[in-house]
Amino acid sequence: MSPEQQLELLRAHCVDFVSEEELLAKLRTGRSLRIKYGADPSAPDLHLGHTVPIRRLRLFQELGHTVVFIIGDFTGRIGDPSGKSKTRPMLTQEQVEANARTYAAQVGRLLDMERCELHYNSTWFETLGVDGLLRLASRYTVARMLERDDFSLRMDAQEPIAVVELLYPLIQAYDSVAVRADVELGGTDQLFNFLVGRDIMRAYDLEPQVVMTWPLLVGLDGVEKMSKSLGNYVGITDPPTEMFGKLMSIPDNVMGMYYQLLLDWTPAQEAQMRADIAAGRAHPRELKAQLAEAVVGIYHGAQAAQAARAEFDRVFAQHQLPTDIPEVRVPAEELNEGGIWIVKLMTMARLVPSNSEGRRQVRQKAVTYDGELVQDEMAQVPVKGGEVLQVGKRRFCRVVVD
RNA sequence: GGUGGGAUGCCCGAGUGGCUAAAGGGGGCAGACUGUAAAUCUGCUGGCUAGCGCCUACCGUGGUUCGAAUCCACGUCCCACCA
Repeated sequence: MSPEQQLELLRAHCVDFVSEEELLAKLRTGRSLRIKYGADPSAPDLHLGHTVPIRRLRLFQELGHTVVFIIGDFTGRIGDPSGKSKTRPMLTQEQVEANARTYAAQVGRLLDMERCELHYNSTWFETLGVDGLLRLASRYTVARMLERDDFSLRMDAQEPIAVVELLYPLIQAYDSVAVRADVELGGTDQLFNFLVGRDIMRAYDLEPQVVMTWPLLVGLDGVEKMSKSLGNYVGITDPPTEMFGKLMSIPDNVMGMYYQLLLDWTPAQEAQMRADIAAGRAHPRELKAQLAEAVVGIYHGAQAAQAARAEFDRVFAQHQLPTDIPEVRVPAEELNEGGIWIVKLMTMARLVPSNSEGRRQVRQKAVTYDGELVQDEMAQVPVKGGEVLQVGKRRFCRVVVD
């Protein structure tokens, strides 16, 4: 494929691109480019937000380039700033290693590991030494570092900034030096760090990397970026039904973004969809279900995706019981004349965290037992085995006598 | 190094001696409604308890007081300005 054609494919949905000309020049050399992606091992589980740049990596691979996947184990050990502008705890060696393994395994679902170099940045930082680090730090100024949005906001908000956090972009930049990156890509929140990478590479007499960023996928709440700590995420290892349900809960107005970033729809397709909805030619619910089915299909296969959709309809549209219900085992000695306190049953099944919460749920008419609404928080319910206990719309379990 | 400000429930934030399990907002949960776990409206939102009630809680440790999130002392941490 010609360099121009490659460029055209690669820049889809790209936000920051420094610069197209430089990438084109690199592509024209005809060699396999080294595409750097840095991963933070403090949160090992990948969610759909991560997959946006990772899918771009995959595209680079398909065009014959090499992914250089760096696990920031060294960085993880010294702690680092998170998107929420809070200092993360430093991780132990063991935690970092365990997380790194998880990461590598999950990435394997999306990338061609044959065309992927996996590196741990401790490899080069352990030998760099204090003098090497100081030399690195001497090539950048505090004023420029504080230009970063995250830092200036925190200064204004009177929040603490640890000195290591100022070092963090430098360390990430040095990764680019160590692996001789041609391109670094990631979310738009990384733009500053990537640009520091360019400066540092120049300082080490290397050709600066090309920088590309993509939008951060918004989370299930439709407002904040998708993140595990905000609890608004869809993990790529989530079971199909859970994935489907979570995707069905996104607000209508972010569907377009999901279609574009997760399924590579063009802006034109997305605009068409909006027009169809506005004109009443298409139903948002149906489009969302298609989105959910397609995304689940990527990670679990088409068959599982179909099943997840059917299950969702059964439970939420037709209000029937899900096919798989967890069981709660009730030891026979807990029974009092063949019955048990409803609240106790709920806590045993771990459908609620405390008795108080259980009582609250009963008062709120959220609890049904064997199909009947439980009205009295002190109710004793008969247990023969096989009854279904339901709390709210989504929490079920089947009672089994042990 | 000096001066001043601050630390409250999951988060933000009000509260300056009893009426405070502690306003308000966010988040979460539930109910109604619906096109879904969307949107909207309403309610609930520390634990134990049949119930009276009890326990735990406002950075930490002591103290003052009949009584302290609120006052005092010391400590820890954070911020700002000055140097």
